[in-house]
Amino acid sequence: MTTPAINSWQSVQDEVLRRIHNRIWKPGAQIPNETDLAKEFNCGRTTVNRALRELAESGILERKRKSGTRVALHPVSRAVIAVQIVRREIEDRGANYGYALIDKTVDTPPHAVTFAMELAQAEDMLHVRAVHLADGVPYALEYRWISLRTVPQARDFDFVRQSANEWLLENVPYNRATLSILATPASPFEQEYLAVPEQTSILHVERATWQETGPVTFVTISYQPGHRIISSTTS
Amino acid sequence: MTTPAINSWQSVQDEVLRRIHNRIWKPGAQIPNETDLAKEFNCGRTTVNRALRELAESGILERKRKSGTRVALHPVSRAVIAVQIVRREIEDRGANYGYALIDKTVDTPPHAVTFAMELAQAEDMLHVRAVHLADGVPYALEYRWISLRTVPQARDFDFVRQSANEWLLENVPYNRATLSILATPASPFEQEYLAVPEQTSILHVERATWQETGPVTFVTISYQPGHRIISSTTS
DNA sequence: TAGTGGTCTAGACCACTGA
DNA sequence: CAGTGGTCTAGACCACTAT
Repeated sequence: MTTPAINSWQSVQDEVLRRIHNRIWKPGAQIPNETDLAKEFNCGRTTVNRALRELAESGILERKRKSGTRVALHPVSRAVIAVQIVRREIEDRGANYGYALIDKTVDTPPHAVTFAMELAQAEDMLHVRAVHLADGVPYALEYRWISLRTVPQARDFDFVRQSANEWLLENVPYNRATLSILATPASPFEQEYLAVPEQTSILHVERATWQETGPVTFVTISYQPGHRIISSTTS
Repeated sequence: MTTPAINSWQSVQDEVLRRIHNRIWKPGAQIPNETDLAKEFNCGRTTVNRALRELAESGILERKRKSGTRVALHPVSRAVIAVQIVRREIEDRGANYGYALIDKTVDTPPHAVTFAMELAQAEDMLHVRAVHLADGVPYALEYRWISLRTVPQARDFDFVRQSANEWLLENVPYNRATLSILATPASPFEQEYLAVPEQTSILHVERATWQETGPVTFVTISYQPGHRIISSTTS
């Protein structure tokens, strides 16, 4: 029996996970403190700390000062979704990316958008609608509002060659973001530009971003029917 | 002007983020190496390392040995979704949790399920359907298959008092998991037990888990129309 | 080969919190 | 008050990789 040597934070993590999976340490049970584990594994406490800290961040362990570390009873596992520009998403699938601006206007956003951007009062914003194509076929729709107060320079950009999606990411930093995933029947706009029949079920990703000075943008990306958001789960 | 002192890894991270947001360090540009930053901030290199490592993990920085650290051009932001048992989800909303088993059978799963569980051959599994209620109203449906080869003890559990969702988490560890989010029109099963009309758009979360010895379970949770999955975005 | 990040260590002090 | 995790430091060595 050859046990792999424990000398890196990853091997400590592996050993801890092995003990949890093999129920040597059962859900809800307390595990030894960092100092003792460091002695047992013959490594520094810092190394043990890093291994356990990551497991606590991913919800497998619960840690409290003084009372110690326990195996979580109802682990909240954290699924991680990579949010990137639509062009990359399409290119990562091995398809040719295409983009077409539908329209660009200045208008008053609907109440739901004002609310999502955490504004007390409606104000005129830049409204951009566009379609992203994979191998010439509509892949996703972009329905976007951009705050002209926070991003006045957006008014002069035409969004014909480059999507608002990319232009904003490259040119306008943000501090804080929210993301929300939901399903709705296809709106007339989606029926037309995604070329789908009435009552089709559409997956949406809504995203809003802010700077210190105020809201930057609110966008809904609507995907073709059948689209899946796939996550890599930690540990 | 009182600048907050920089003496913790968090304050280093804040300062780095400030410089990125204020475009002192522009997208694509290289930033000083850890040693220099440690000197500038008058702290240890370990502290700088931790601050930068986390930013790299969240996709804001790109790091390579020898060539150094750059501000990411197209940051892939990582949205984190907390996946927890449905009971907790409902209780966190301040509602009363209710649960009802619909049926429990042994059957051959459809091909899509066999495929999602990465099995070459179909084999009989335990099939459980149940509804989770919030304040007495259907909140989500659970459509689950459990491998009797990997989890033989599931056959004897009745899932009447405790949902398979909770029982599995407390009693059957797993190694690896996948998660997938999609939208479909309501199936007849969903129409009946969620009490929604035909053609309603339903948000699904599909999840499969594995042990060393084989697949554990495959489950689809179907939510009431209007349900949102909300994410906290890192940084 | 040399520069950069990745990690480990021992020791120290602090912050929180249960008894 | 005392036990535990949280963090910082200085120094060291290693791993990767651009040149």
